[in-house]
Amino acid sequence: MCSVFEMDNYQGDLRDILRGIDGGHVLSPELPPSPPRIWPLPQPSPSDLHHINPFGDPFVSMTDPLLQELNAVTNSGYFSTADNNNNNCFLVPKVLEDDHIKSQCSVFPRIRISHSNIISDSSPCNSPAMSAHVFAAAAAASPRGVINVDTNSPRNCLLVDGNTFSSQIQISSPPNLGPKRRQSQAKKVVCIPAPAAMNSRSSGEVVPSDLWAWRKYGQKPIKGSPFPRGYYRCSSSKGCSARKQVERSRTDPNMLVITYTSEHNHPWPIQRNALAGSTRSSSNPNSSKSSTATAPSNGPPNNTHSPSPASPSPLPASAVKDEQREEDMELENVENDYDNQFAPYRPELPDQHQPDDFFADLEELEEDSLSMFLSQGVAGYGSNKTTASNGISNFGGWSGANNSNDDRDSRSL
DNA sequence: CGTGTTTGACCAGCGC
DNA sequence: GCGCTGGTCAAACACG
Repeated sequence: MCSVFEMDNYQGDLRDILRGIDGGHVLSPELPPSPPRIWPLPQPSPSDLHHINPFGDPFVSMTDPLLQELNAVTNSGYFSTADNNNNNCFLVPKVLEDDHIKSQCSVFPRIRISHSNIISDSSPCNSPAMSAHVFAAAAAASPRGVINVDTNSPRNCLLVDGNTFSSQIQISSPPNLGPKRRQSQAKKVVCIPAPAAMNSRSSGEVVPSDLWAWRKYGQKPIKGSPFPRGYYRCSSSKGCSARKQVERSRTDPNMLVITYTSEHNHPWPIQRNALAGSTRSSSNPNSSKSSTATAPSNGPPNNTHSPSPASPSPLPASAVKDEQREEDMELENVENDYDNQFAPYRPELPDQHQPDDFFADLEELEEDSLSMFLSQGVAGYGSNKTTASNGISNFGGWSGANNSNDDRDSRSL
């Protein structure tokens, strides 16, 4: 069985995506090779850059960092990326038919987890590596792709090919976000389990990090939904028009619906800027402001990651370490863990050439994401997770407004 | 000082 | 035209 993140692009064509993929790498289309990537990842040859990523996402345009990450992970033993032929796992963007998101997952119910044990083996691909994080990132990266987690595969790897896999988790672009406004814009909707529990921070809402730096510029209560919607703008680059909206699924509060709009007009954030934010997120639980933000994406400049509380990572990797814990984890516990374990956390992945931040994220992703969403979405999970060492995964800054906090929701924004 | 969050106000699209 | 709703702006504030 597999879980799949599917992302449709109502606007796009599957081919576009596929074209960009070469041998397991997502090639970047039109994005100019521009700013050299900092991380020592393989760079796409000029010839590879033919296709454009609707969102201008570096993920796609360049060798997708995400993919790279995955690869890295693979290399590190978490899971492999490759093409179908080899039975290896790899990410490949896929375009799906339009789903009526609304009909499926409360708001945009796109995540479906059919099996309880997505990750059960100890095989490298298992999961701790995959995380919602990753998915989110992937989604962010490739607007039109589908990310599949193939639990069927020998290794329960993350796949990107949609064919045979039953979709478990889907990331898609809403055919129509609503009759109103900005429909014309390309949007990508990602549904992921919301680690609400994990982030019990003031606001309680968690926002998965997708490696980009986001700045929250607004929040509004949405009619029909008890949960407010947060509006974020890419802060990695001043001119970047990329935006995303984060809200909880009306029907399933455990699901987080993230809608990406516009594209990044810049390469991956080399350095997570957001210094301020990152810091802010600081672990100061008390800080009145929940820096919810997606800070996750921007981690603190400080090295590897500091999961800034501000961007309260939904869950410290360490927290996740223990499967058991994961299951049992209660909000409070989580917080405690978070606070306690966070600091100590260090990435264990080989950092050789990898940019610190990048890997930091990666690690975080690996460890948390999956486990997290598995724990929530998947029933059987937990059985085997290799313990992820201690990674903390910040889902990104989960910001937020949590259900309760919505007092302000009533307010205008 | 730079960056992020909060939040009231404003604007625009849609239905009546 | 009016009201509702969603999306954005921008001032105030917080943090390192």
